[in-house]
Amino acid sequence: MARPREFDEESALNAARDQFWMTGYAGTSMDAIAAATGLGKGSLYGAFGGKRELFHRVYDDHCNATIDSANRHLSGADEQAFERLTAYLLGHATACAERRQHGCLVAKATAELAEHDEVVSARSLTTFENVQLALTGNLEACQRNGDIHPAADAQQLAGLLLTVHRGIEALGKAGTDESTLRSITETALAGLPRPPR
Amino acid sequence: MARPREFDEESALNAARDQFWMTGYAGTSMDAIAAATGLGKGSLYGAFGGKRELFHRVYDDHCNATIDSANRHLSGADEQAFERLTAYLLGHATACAERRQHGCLVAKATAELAEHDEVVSARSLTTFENVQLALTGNLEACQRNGDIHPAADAQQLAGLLLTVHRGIEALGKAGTDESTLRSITETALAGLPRPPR
DNA sequence: AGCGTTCTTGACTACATCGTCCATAACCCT
DNA sequence: AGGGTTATGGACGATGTAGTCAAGAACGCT
Repeated sequence: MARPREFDEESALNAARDQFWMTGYAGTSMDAIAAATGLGKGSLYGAFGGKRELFHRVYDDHCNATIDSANRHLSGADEQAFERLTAYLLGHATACAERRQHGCLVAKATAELAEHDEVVSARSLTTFENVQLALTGNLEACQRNGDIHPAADAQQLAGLLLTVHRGIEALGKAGTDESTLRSITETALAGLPRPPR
Repeated sequence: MARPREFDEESALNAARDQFWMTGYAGTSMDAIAAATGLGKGSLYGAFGGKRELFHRVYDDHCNATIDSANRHLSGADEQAFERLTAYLLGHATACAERRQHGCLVAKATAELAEHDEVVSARSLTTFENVQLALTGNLEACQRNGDIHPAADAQQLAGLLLTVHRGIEALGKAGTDESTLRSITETALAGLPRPPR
């Protein structure tokens, strides 16, 4: 019927995402994306529309991946729930430090665009809400397993942990070193209400 | 001896800062800054150098103002130290929500530029360190006044509160509502170790 | 008042950038 | 095999952008 695509859509989107991730929305030119993906501009515009639409597509995919990752890391048997929580948060602290300022795309895009782009701010908000939900589920599992005080409000605590998570991200971008980020995370975990014994 | 400046340097810098604050570094053109300040481009370049140098100047001033503000809000008599702490953090939560996504310039600049601009990342880091110092001083005052457990590590707790502060900023930019931001802040404050009685 | 010095204004250059368009290529169905 | 249809690549136009420059304006010192 017609000529098929030559390029792989997913890897093109990944290349575009990495470019936006590195140089931001305003700082990334469509020529740079064309170079990064290897596509001609005709193909780029034909397949994805303009710059804004391409970014929205890329951002949507990335937000979903972020939510999936949180769910994957935080869900499982109650017995290891607390262990998964600490691994998730400490892993993030280490990752923030290791990537040395090449932080999270959600944070970067939100900071740059949320103010002006309703689509981005809405997507960021639901991403945070979903990560918080994953944390809430995990904390409830911790409560069932006796690692967290049963009377504590899991949703409140999840909100706090999400906030710490985003704060670690922000500090990491400024260059705070790994041991500091980890010890802040540990302080946050140590502040969680333990069950009476 | 020579013709004096017609414009007020400080208000020009403020106008430039607001422009960068609104549209980011890459998203702000020198023409936009010329329009915002009312200066011709010749004056702009003559007085401040290029775009990057202007931004560094603006950013430096803003970081100092941020540090000063933290010190002003957090220092004072031991008796009201805890009160000042809660006012500082809750005030920030409210401000984040009220400004509706027009967040903090330090966060925005760090997210956009820290990765590529050594000067910005260094300035961001020292800003965070100084705010943490102000928080540490406040927490030590709280300890002297018996509001915080005397054996607690004030610096660790200050690191956590700074992280929460930055996290609230990030969540606020995505559009999280005021009551949520405030209750997260209250949860963080409630998790501070209280003195034995 | 006259002069040297600095400031101001905005036209100008050189290049970057978004998006379009079209000639050509590749494929599928009949 | 041929034709209809869609993809490709890159030239192109219009506008945006960083930074320069020169002609003139405003001041203070003598």
